[in-house]
This record gives sequence, C-alpha cells and structure tokens, in this order.
Amino acid sequence: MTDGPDARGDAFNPECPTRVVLDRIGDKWTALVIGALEGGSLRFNELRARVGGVAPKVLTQTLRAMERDGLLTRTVHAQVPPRVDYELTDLGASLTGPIGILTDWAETHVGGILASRAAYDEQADAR
Amino acid sequence: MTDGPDARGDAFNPECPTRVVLDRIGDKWTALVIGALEGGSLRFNELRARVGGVAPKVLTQTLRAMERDGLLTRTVHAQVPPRVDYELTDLGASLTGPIGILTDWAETHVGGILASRAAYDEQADAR
DNA sequence: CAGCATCCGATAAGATACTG
DNA sequence: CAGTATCTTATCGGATGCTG
Repeated sequence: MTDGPDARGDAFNPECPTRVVLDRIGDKWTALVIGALEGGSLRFNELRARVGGVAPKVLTQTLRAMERDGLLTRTVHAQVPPRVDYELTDLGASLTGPIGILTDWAETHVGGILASRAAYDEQADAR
Repeated sequence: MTDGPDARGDAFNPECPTRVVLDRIGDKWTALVIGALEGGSLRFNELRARVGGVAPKVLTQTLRAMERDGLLTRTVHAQVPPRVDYELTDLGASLTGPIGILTDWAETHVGGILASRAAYDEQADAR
C-alpha cells in the first residue's frame, strides 16, 4: 500500500475507498443512471428521457465521470446522425447490488426518517 | 401514499427514499460519524477528535441533520462544564449494515476505479 | 443526435474568532 | 465544554443557446 496508515476512514484522502464510492453515487444522477442502464445499453437521449429532468450538460458530466471510473462504456458509432451508446461495465453492474441494498433500506426506513423530521421541525416551530 | 405515482426513482422528489438516504450519507461526514459511534456514545469533542479535521461548525451541522433524521440522539447533561452525548439510535445503527456493504464493495473495487481513472486521464493528457 | 460554451444562483464546506 | 457567528471559497446543478 502506498496510501499511508489508514486510507479507510479518512474523508480527506481522495483515495479513501468509501469516499470515492460515496462521492460518485452521492451525486444527484449517478444512481439513477445505473438504474436506467440495468436493463441494457441506451443512447444519450434515451437516457435523458428515462432519467427525467436532467440538463444535457449535467448528464454529460455524470456520464463522463462514470466512464472515467470504469462504471460504463461510451460507444460512438460513426454515423450520421451520430449514435452513442452507453452501457454498464461489469464493474458498474456490480454496483447495483450495494445500491439495491441501500434502496431497500431506504424504502423500509424512509417513513421513520420523514416522521422524525416532522417531529423535529414541529419542536423548532413551537419555539 | 401521497407521494404520487413514482417517488422511487425521482431525483427531484425530496421524498424519494433513495435520495433521502443518498443525500444524507453522501455528505462528507455522516458516514464517518456513524462509524465513530458504532462503538458507543461519544461526546462532542471526542467525536471531533475521532473523525479528524472537521470544523466544529460543520460537525454541528452534520449532527443536527442526523438528529433530525432520527439517526442519533443528542443528550445534554445539566452540568458545568457542559456534557453532551451523541449516540446512534436503532435506526442509525441499522444503517451500518448497508454502509458496510458499500464499504466492502468500495474496498474490493477501488483499485479498478483508480486504475480506470489513471488510464482515462492518460488518454486525455496524450491529446 | 449528441453534445459544448457560457453564465448564474444555491449550497456545502472550511477558516477564524468569539461565548454561555 | 460545546457550541455560535461571520466570512470566504469551491463546487454543483441548472438554464440557455449554439454546433459538428
């Protein structure tokens, strides 16, 4: 290891594994893109329609970052009009497991979280 | 449900369960705080030392957000000097599972991600 | 079709200093 | 001890318009 004593729990170290992953899936669109591509490859505008409400610039940024991280491949077909396919790599597909677990947790517990928020905010309002 | 047709895969809907959770653990310190509190309750400055490098203002923000979401409890002891204990709730503790899975995934795959980044950046540099 | 360029506003995060 | 107040910077996400 060249990472020093403990790259595991270090929010500063840009190579802390958990940080790398959290920074990627914590952004607004990555998880949605992974979900959209689970069913197979899609073209840029298909992805855009599927994800819904994302500006092209932002989708491009997201896609580039994911490509850079090896989560998906970008295939440009030499045609007119252009056709670009995005597809999950094995690495990207393997992320659907952990994300699914997070989503399951979220769906079973979000009720409690929202209730807790409401209670907390009500206390604050009362003062 | 009062959430409309599909709150599940909607990055806009602030009540989309996955978004709620991702927004919380995606921030820089929440995951670290949960990790720090896994071993039991800690006081503010213990937490601060354990987490490392976090400004008091930011730690307070993180803790308040987590308290609001019901992930931890904040207990003020009426003493001089003041003593405040932070402790995971059952809800907060139950998040350690999904986070652990994500961390495991991260640790086994971060090498590939970093390698992919290096390769990608090298291509970019070559041009 | 698949983007790139440009500009903008909101928010996150941090540094620093002060207080009940 | 456990914060709060204030200021500054960096980044994100988005709107709009243009192009190979």
